[in-house]
Amino acid sequence: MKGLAQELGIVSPPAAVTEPDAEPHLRAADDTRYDPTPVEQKWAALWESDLTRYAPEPPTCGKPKYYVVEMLPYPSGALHMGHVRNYAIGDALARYMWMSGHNVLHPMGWDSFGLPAENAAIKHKRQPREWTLNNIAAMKAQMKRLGFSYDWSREIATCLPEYYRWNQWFFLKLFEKGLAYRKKSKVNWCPDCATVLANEQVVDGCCWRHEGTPVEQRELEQWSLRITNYSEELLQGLDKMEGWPERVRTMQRNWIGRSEGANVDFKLDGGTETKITVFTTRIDTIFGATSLQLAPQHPLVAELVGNDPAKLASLEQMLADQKKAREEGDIGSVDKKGFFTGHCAINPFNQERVPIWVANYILMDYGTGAIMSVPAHDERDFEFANKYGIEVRIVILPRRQQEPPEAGQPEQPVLPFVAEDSLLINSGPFNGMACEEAQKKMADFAEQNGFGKATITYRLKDWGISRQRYWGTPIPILYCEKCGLVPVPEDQLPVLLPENVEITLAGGSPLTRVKEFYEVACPRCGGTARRDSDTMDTFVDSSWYFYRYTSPINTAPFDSDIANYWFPMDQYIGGVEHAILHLMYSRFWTKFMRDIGLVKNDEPAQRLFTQGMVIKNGAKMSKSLGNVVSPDDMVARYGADATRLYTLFAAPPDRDLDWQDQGVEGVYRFLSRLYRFITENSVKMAAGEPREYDVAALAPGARNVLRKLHQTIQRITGDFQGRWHFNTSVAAMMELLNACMVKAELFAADSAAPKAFRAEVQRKMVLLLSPFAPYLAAELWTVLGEDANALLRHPWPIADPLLAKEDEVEIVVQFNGKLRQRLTVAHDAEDEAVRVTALNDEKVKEALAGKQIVKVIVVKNKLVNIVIKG
RNA sequence: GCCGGGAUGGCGAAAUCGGCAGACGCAGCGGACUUAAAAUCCGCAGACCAGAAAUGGUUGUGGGGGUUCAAGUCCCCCUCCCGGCACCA
Repeated sequence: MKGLAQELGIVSPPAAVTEPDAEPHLRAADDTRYDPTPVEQKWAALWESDLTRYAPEPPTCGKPKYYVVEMLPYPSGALHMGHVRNYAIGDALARYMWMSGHNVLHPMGWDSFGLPAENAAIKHKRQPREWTLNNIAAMKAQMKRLGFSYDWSREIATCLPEYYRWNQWFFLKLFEKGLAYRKKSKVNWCPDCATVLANEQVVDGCCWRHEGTPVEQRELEQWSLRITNYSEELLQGLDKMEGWPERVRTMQRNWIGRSEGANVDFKLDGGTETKITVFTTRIDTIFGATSLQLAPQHPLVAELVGNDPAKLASLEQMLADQKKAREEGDIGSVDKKGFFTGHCAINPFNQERVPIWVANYILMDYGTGAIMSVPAHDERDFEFANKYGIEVRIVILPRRQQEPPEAGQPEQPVLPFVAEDSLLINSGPFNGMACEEAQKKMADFAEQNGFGKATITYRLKDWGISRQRYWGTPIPILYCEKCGLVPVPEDQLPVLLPENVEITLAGGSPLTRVKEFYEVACPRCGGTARRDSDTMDTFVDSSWYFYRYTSPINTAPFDSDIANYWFPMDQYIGGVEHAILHLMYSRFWTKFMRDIGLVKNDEPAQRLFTQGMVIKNGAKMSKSLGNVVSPDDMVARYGADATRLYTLFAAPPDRDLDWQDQGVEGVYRFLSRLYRFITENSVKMAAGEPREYDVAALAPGARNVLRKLHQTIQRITGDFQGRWHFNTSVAAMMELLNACMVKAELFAADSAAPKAFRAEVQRKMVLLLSPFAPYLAAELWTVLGEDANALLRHPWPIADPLLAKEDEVEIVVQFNGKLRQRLTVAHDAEDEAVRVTALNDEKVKEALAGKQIVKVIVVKNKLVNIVIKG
C-alpha cells in the first residue's frame, strides 16, 4: 500500500528531519560513547522499507487482540515534547503487548481540518491544503525518526475526501434520525476565529483557542446535534467506566450536570391562560415561594413589561451587565438586581398571588429560565429578597426542632436553611412530611392536577457544529427556493471542498464566495439552490476516527465486522485537556453508531490514560516564554531512544514532567554504558547451543546478577501490568546494568561463568529495553547474533520467582520503633528463630541491659521490634 | 462554594500491602586515568550535633492532633499549589 503523502502527490518534498552536527564536546576523537545517529538512521531506513512490519494479524490468528490508540495530532508543522511523551507511552505499551503475544493494532493519523491552516493561508499566502499536507509529511518524518511502531498503511487524514465524505454520511444519518437539526439561537462567536464555538469550546467566557478574546453572543441559524438525547446514558455510563481516570469521569459528570426536580406551571393572575413554567429541585418548599423570578431574556418579559420606560431601561441595563460579566468571566460575583413587573401569578398549590419579578441572576439557558423564589430556603433567593424587601416564609424545619424540648416556640433555623433532612411546616396538606417524601408526593400531586411534573434537567446542551469557516467538512445540505431544505443524496457524496478559495477572516463563510460551489441545481426539482456554506466543527472528525483505522474502506465509514473485532479500544492515551470536548463527543458518536447498527460496543474505550504535560521551568512550553525544547534537537544530540526514554524516566506518565536538559544526558549515558557493556562483552549463542546451565553451581557474584535480572523482569512486567510507572522501569534497568558493571569480570572474555548464563543476562536485558528504546535494542540484538526483525514479536521474558528470591535478607532490630541494629538472616526464616537471633545479638543485649522487654514483634523478612520499658 | 489531584534532599523522583524514608537519575564534592581537558571509571553525599577518624546521637516526608509495637502511607482538623464546575434554581 502506498503512503498517504505519496497517494496525494505532496506538493513539495517532505521536509527532512535535520540533524545538525552534534555539539563538538560530545564527539571528541577518542570518545567511546555510543553514537546513536548512524545506528538509528540505519534501522529507521530498514523499517521504513517494510510496510507490513507493524501490521496486525487477521482476527482469525487466535491471539488476544489489543487495540491501542494515542490521540491523533493536529498537523501544526512540528511535533512538540508533549507529543513525544504521549507516543512514547503508547509505543512502549504496544511493543510490550506484541511481545506478550497479542495481536496489536497501533495506528496513527492527522486531525487535519481546522483554523490554523486558514490563518497560515492568510499569513503566508499558501493554500490550506498544501500547507496541511506538507506539515503532515514533516511530522510523519519526525515520527518515523522517533521509531514509533505505527501501521502507516492505515493512516488517515481527516481533511481528505476519503475521510470527510463519511462525516457527511454520518451527518445525513443523524439528520434522517432527527438528531441533526437546524435552529436559530444565541450562539458563542469568537471574533478572532470569525466563527461560532460550541459551549464546550468556551473557557471562562473566552475562546478556547484565544485566551483573552471574549466570546460574543450572536443570533445565528446553525446545525446542532442532539447529544442531549444521550444525556442520561452518557452520565450512567461513567459509573461503569472503571478504566477511566476518576478525574475525567468527574469532569464529565459536572459537565452533564444532571439535576432532579420538577416543572411547575404558575398561571398569570388576571384570568388569562398564560402560564409561567418554573423548574425547581425543591418543590417541597413551594409553600414558601414568595415571588417568581424570570430571566431578562424570558419570552414573557416583553409582554409583562409593556412599554413602561423605567422597566425597559432596567431591562436594558440588566442585559448589558450580563454581557459585560460574561466577557469578564465573573458571572457569579455580579450584584443581584431585579424589578417587579407589576404582575402576579398564582401558586397552584395554595392559590396565593405571588409577584413576578425579572432578575439578573436567572439564566435563560438553564431549566425554563424562570424560578419560584423561596428566600427562606435558598441562598440566592434570600440575598435577593433581603435586598428588595420580599417576604421570607419558613416552610421547613430541622427534624429535632419539630417538637421543642421545652415549652414555647420552636427555635428559628438560621436562614437561609436548606437541609433536606427536614420536615415541612406551613405547607397545608403536606405538613409534617419529610422533604424527600414531599418532593415525590408534591410532584405527583402537580402531575395529577395537570400543572406540573417531575423533571430532570441537564446542564449539557446540544452540540452546535456549524462553523463559518473554509477548512472543514462541507455540510451536505442544500437550500432550494422551491423545495426548501434538501439533503444531498447519499450517492452524491462527497460534497467536495473547493480548492483555491480566497481566505479571509471577514465577511462570513468563505464558501459563500465560491459561486461554482455555492450555487447549484436542486437534486429534487432542478431549480436554483444554494449549498450550506458552513463547515463542520472539527470535533466531528475526531469523534469516530479510531473506527476508520480498523478498515479504511471506500464503501462505508468502516467495516462493522472488523470494527467489532477491535472495539472497544483496549487503551486510549492522550492529554487531559480533551476530558470533556473530544471524549464526550466521541462517546456520543459511538452510542449513535451503535443505535444505527454499525457497532456493538457502548463506549469507545475500555481504558483511558491521560498523561501529564511537559513543562519547563515550571511553565507550559511556549514560544512566548522561550522555553520550548525541540524534539529534533534532542534527537540530533542524544538520539531518539534517549529522548523517548527520558520522557518516560523523568516522572510517572500521569504527572507533569519538568524538562531538564541534563536529565536527557543522564539517560543517554545509561544507554551508552549499556551499549558498551554488551558490545565489549557480547556473548553469541549458536543455533543449537544449549541454553541451560546449572544455577546451583554459579559463583555467588553471578548468582546475584541472575537474581537481579529476574527481579528486574518482575518489576518491569509489573509496571506494564499495573500503574505504568515507567520511570521505575527505567530505574530498574539502570540498577541491573550497574549490578553487571560492578561484576564486570563475570562478563569478560576469560570469565569462568557459564556462557549460557552470560548470554541469558545480555539477551534479557535487551528484551527488557526494547519497548522503551527500540533502536538500541535492535542494534544490540544483532550484536548478540540474533535477528532484529524478530525482536518485535519475541516472547517477553518471564521472571522465575525462585531465581528472583533473595537467599538472605537484612532485617533491622528496632527498640520501640527506633532502629538499633541490622542483622542478616535467611530469607523466610521462622519468626521464632529471628527473634532468638535478634535477642542474642551482642549489641542488642548491651542495649537491653536494665530494660524490661514488654513485647517482641517479628515481621518476616523485614524487622524485629522490641518494645521496652525503663 | 462544590468536586478531583497534589505537597518527600539543592533538583526530577522512589518507597505498589502500615514495617530500614530518599532507590534510580541530575547537579555537587573527592579520587583514578590524562601534559591538560573532555569522555570514562571508582567513591562520598537529607539536615543538625559530637568525634582526628571509624562511628555515635538527635532530627526529618506542608502544619497540628489522633490510632498503632511501628505512620510518607490510616483517621480528624488546617495551610498552600494545580485542574474542573460554579447565580445551574
